[in-house]
Amino acid sequence: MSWSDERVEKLKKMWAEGQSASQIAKELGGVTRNAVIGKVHRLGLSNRNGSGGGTTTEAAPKPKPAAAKPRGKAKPAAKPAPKPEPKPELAEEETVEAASPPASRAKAIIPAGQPLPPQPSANEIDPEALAKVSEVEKKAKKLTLMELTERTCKWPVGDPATEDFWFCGLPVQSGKPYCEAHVGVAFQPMSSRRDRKR
DNA sequence: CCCTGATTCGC
DNA sequence: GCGAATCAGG
Repeated sequence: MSWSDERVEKLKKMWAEGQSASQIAKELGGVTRNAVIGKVHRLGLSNRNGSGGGTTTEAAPKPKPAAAKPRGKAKPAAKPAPKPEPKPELAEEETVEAASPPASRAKAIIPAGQPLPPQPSANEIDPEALAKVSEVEKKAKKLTLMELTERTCKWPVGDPATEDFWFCGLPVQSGKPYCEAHVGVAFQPMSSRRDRKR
């Protein structure tokens, strides 16, 4: 697979959007995240500037490794990466979708034994965190219970007794059960609310 | 462990 | 130019 114009453009777009290299690679298909990163560098847009400090890679002083890497490794044939290219179309979602009124109130069909995390009761949670959550929920993958894996955000959204109930499903940050945004509202140290000074 | 981007260097 | 291997960090 080569870098056609379209693929490069998509790469640029996604990179500009702040998507991670691995996400871009998955989206494009047929390439690894390394390929994406390599291309990004070659295109000279390695630096994601714009607004807000990039939290990811800090501007680390890279003096000079000096020592050459022991690159005597035998390099076997590169993996062809057999990907059938599953390409789900991404619908453009710009405008805010009107919240559909929960007309139907089904009986509580809550799967028993589901550890529901403390829902943000709009209590004393950082407005910033809340904003981030609602922002993120638009992009949520809306997974069902069975689709959850160890690496998908298990934050439930909506009313379990309603049709529109799903799990966030975004990639979790680390070993945590939620994505970054949801971790933000889920694991708020008591100290931050009691003694919140800012 | 999972992830992220950055860099090197054989191809 | 490409990208796997590696590095470096969270």
